[in-house]
Parts: sequence; structure tokens; C-alpha cells
Amino acid sequence: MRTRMNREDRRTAILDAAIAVIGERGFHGFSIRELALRCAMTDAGLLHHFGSKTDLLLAVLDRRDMQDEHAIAALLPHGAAPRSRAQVLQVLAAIVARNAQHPELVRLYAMLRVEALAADHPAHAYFVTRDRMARRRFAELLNLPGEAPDRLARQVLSAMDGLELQWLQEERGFDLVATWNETAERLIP
Amino acid sequence: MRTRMNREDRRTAILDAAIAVIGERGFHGFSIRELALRCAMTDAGLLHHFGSKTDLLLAVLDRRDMQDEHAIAALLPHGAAPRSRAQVLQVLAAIVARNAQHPELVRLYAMLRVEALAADHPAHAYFVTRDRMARRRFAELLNLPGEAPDRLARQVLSAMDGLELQWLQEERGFDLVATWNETAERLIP
DNA sequence: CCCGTTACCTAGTGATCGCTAGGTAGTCTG
DNA sequence: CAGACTACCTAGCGATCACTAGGTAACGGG
Repeated sequence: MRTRMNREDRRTAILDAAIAVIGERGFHGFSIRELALRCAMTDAGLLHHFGSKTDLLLAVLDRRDMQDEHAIAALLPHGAAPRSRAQVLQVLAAIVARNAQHPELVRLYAMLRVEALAADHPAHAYFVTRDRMARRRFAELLNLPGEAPDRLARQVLSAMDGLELQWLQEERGFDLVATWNETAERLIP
Repeated sequence: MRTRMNREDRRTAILDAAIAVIGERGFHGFSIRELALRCAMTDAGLLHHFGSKTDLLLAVLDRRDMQDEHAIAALLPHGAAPRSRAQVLQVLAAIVARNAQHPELVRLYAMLRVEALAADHPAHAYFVTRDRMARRRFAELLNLPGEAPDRLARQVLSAMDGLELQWLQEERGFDLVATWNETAERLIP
């Protein structure tokens, strides 16, 4: 009766379910027992794979990071290659389009980013580092003539995050990519 | 030794502390005991004033709503009075400036807005209604010639929310109002 | 100054939390 | 096909959860 999976498959299944659960209730708000139930197992069984609640959270972030790293790196241009405004807009559109295909991930990050404002949250350091890096990357990308790149990067990044959250709240009731393109078109000189 | 307050003062003190605590840990993440401790009382004492955890949350939202209602209404122009682009920008700047003076409130709303994406969250209905109203108001305000007001309203609102969150995350490390003005200047044609 | 009201407490309720110890039973290797 | 390995379980730990019942003592009105 009881299903037994190999290590890798089980860990993947748990992490996928964790993305949804943590995105819905937050790190403080979900329980290991509840998550284990969704995976048709006990909390003790789940903890056999991830030693603690905090370890589980970090494992989620770790895994998503590795996967996203490749995708984003493929989208961003390398080095100091000269880029046109049109190219920049195209890169941004590709990033948003990618996010539009993974709403649970957008929700997870929206939730954790707010929770992790608290200095004692287990993902606090992660988000400080991650978002600083994101700002640096965007600043490099947006290094257009006559612009202060980090100021612009901040505005573009936060407009993107804000719009994605709005999109979740309206239950994907508008075209995220098209609306973003309109925003970007105006925001980037 | 034990301090006894009158109903109104105590309720106000609790609600103020609740804004901070819920903003930090979220509705699911904070405990009544923890909040009561910050008010130098027991959880039973606190529950004497607010019957349940959910009631407390709704009381917080209720009170902030009444207070904000007056302030926002005073900022927004009434009726279909004709308005210039400059006037619109000025109104938006005033709203952001007001928020910059109440970071705990910005944080509370950022937290609850994400948590309340879940349909079973006690503040879900509240935020659906509230944000729909906000979008309508902004659309009315932004009803400028040659624009689709609700599309623009969505973009302006989400850029504002996103930037405020960023501002919290960078520990208020940049000038929120100035940065917002730069964004608005570009976003609004 | 007394008496009703009420702010707030102590002491508990059962439920659930994260987590551990130790066992059971599938699976893989030699 | 035996034995090592390990995925997963049952049982239970102490802590904490939201919340209740019933008491105590400070206040306000007469």
C-alpha cells in the first residue's frame, strides 16, 4: 500500500508541493504536517529527507536558484556587449514572459520577499543578497546613454515585481506581458 | 503594579502594536500571546478586548481604513473636475509622501496583500474590494486625454506598491518620493 | 463610601506545533 | 538469496497555539 520512492523523486515531489504551500501560507504559516499530508506521507517521513523546516525552505530556494540561474543567464546578454533600447526591452519581456508561465513561483517569491523583511527570517540573508545581485544585473543591462543605471534599475525591477503581484491578485485577469511591455516602453527612455 | 487602562486607550495601544507585529510576521505567523506580551499583558487580557485573532485583524484593518479614508479623500480631487498632468503628478507625490511617513503601515499592507491572495485568508475579501476601489479611483484620477485609464491605473498602482516594497527592503536607503516622482514622470504621458 | 461595572488575571482546555527515537519493510548489491 | 541500506512509519516528546471559565481588584457614579 505505502508507496516508496527513490530519494531524488521524493525530494522533488516534496519541493514542488512546498513551493505551492509556502506560497499560499508563508513560511511561518504552513506546517510540515500539512505539507506532508499533501505528499501522502507523515511529517516524520518528510523530515527524513529534509532535517528541519528551515532546511526545507533553504532547499526550495536552492533548487529554484539553480534552475533559474541557467534560464536567466541565457536571457541576459554577456559582458559589456553594446545593446540597443529595443534589445533591452526584448530581454525584459522575455523575463516577464517566463514568470507568467510559473505563477506559483512568482507567488512564492512575493510571499517570501515580504516575510523576509524581518531580520530573523531564515530567508532574510538570501533575499538581501539575491535582490542586490538582481539590481546590479539590471543596472548593467540598463546602462543606456544619459541614464543613472542603478536608479533606473530600481524603478524597473520594482515596477516588474509590483505588476506581477497585481496580476496574481486579479487572478491573471489581464495580459501580463502586454501590460508590462507598455510599462517598460514608458519607463525606459 | 498592574496597569489598568480605559477601553479606548487599551484598544488603541493593542491595535498599534498589532500593526507592527502582523507586519513583521504575518497573520498566520504571529501569536496573540506574543502580541499581548508586547503590550505588557496576558493573551486572555487581550482577548477580553478583541474576541478572536480574526476579529483583531479585522479591527486593525477597520481602524486604518477609517483614518486613511479621510486623508486620501482630502488628497484626491472631487467630481469630474478637469485636471492637468501636473496636478495628477502632485496628487500621486502627496500619497507617496504620506506613505513614506508610515513605513509600518506600508509593511502591514504589503504583508497582508500577499497573504490575502489565499481565498481562505480572513482579509481576502477586504483586499479584493479595497484594491478594486483603488484601481477605480486611480483610473478616474488618471483619465487623461488619449489614454486607457484603467490600464494606466494598474501600471501606476503596481509601480507605486513595488517601489514602496523595495524601499522597505533597502531599509529606506533611497529617497522614496524623489524616485517615485521620476517613475511617475515617465509612466504618465 | 459603597456598589456595579469591567479591565485583567490565573488556570486550564484540547489541538497542533517541530522534531526525535526506534522500528518495519521494501530495494539494491554481492 | 542473504544482508546492507534506507524510505517511511508509529509513538511520543515538550512547547505553544487560540481560546474559555471563573475569579480579583481597580475604577466611576450614586
